[in-house]
Amino acid sequence: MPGSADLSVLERPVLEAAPLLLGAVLRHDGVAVRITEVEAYAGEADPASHAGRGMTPRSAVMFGPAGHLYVYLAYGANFCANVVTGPEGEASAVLLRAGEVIEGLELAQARRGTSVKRELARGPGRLCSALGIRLRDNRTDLRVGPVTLELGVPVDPALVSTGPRVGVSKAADVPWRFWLTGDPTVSAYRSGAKG
DNA sequence: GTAATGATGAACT
DNA sequence: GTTCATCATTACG
Repeated sequence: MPGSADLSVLERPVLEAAPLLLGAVLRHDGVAVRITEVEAYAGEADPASHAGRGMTPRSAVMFGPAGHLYVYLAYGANFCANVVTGPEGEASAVLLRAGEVIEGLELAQARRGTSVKRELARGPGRLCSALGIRLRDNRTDLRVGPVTLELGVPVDPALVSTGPRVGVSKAADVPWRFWLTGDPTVSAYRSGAKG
């Protein structure tokens, strides 16, 4: 049955689900992006996660079923999109950090104000900007839309690199960032360490 | 009610 | 390499 999105694979533990999102296609409002970089946020036990201090109105969606979208506003100006993973009750999610625009190129260029293709979705805020994802898209069921996710054939693990997460000041040592090795759309690393 | 804090991006030296 | 705009969310009174 084509078109009937099966996201049940995302119910597995977040560190297994995260690399499966590499190569997946996220669509919204005329633009499609192939995901090239993600980060795992592993539930209430992860101090860097928004769910790390228990359930709040904002983090509640992370406690829900897999395959939903979690959108938040970072630093007052940039939206970031996550895919909720794991079984219901486990507050894990995968941050979509970067991707390559594969459809709706002109629309994405207009939204981003640049024509440099590899910069269109290079970074979580830019990715949301290119796709037109906003706070109102929080909690979207990715099987239904308006934001949708299509999982393809899992990429070869040999093509995937791992490393520490970007911009986090806690649990900065765990290699829970996954990206396609050598892909030009992968964002730059920035340490979250304070001093 | 007030204040501190960022899972960033853009601009600048 | 560094600085800073900007506001939803959270913690606290």
